[in-house]
Amino acid sequence: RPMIEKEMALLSRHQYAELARAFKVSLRTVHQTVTFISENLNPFPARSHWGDVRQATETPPQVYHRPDIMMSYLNDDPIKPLVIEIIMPLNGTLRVNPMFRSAIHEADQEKKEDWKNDLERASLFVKCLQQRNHTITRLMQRVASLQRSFICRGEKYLKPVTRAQLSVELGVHESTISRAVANKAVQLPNGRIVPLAMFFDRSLNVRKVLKEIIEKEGRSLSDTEISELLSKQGYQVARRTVAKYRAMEGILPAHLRRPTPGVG
DNA sequence: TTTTGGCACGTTTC
DNA sequence: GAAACGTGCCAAAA
Repeated sequence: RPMIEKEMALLSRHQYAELARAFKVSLRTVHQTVTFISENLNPFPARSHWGDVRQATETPPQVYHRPDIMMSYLNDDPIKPLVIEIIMPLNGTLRVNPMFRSAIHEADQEKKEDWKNDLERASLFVKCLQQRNHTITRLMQRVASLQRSFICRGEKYLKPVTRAQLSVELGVHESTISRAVANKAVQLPNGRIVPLAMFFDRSLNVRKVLKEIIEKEGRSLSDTEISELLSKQGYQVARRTVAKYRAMEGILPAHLRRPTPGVG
């Protein structure tokens, strides 16, 4: 596809007529090419510009490292109970070596003070760590309970929950939740590994329904029509917002969505 | 004329 | 205080 090498600028501005002229091909060919690009290559992540695609071959996204938390069904049984496991860098219980305690008594007077001091700091450190784990555990239990249907039945059922909301429920400061949620990944029972932040996505459920509508559409629907269909299903979103969600999902505008048959 | 995307503003969330 | 989000307005494309 030498087409891509050049005229990237035109492509990113959607000036397809220009493109067609530049390459002396039909408009339809251009559209097919564009469709091909959007479906087989991987333009998405950016919100508004799907400009610099260049090499869609590199795929750093979706692939997530080791999860920090694992969720699974008890006994792999898809019925109710949901097990949460917090994965820690070092496993096992951390505590202050009790030998130190006894050692203090045998030390001479001068060192006794220092050691006592150190011991206190060590204990405090361990305590903080325990509390942190406790917070994360409580957080995850609440999340699992709130979002059970999302975990079991898919993105469509994600409830929009904010960090602030959880912070009052758990009685901790807002920033505590923010930090706990940031940069962590969760493995779902299906094996999918997703960022913990996904549980707090405000619009993921609507975007999922939007995708379903577009997949099932008989003819290409305009954003306005999609907006109306969403309303009927109980999701009230402005037409402008539909357009933004489309862009987020890397879905092309209506007029170049339909013609898909093989592109040579 | 209809459909879509850019900009920017008010609000919510971080 | 800063960033993200939803939306209205208007102009560019088709």
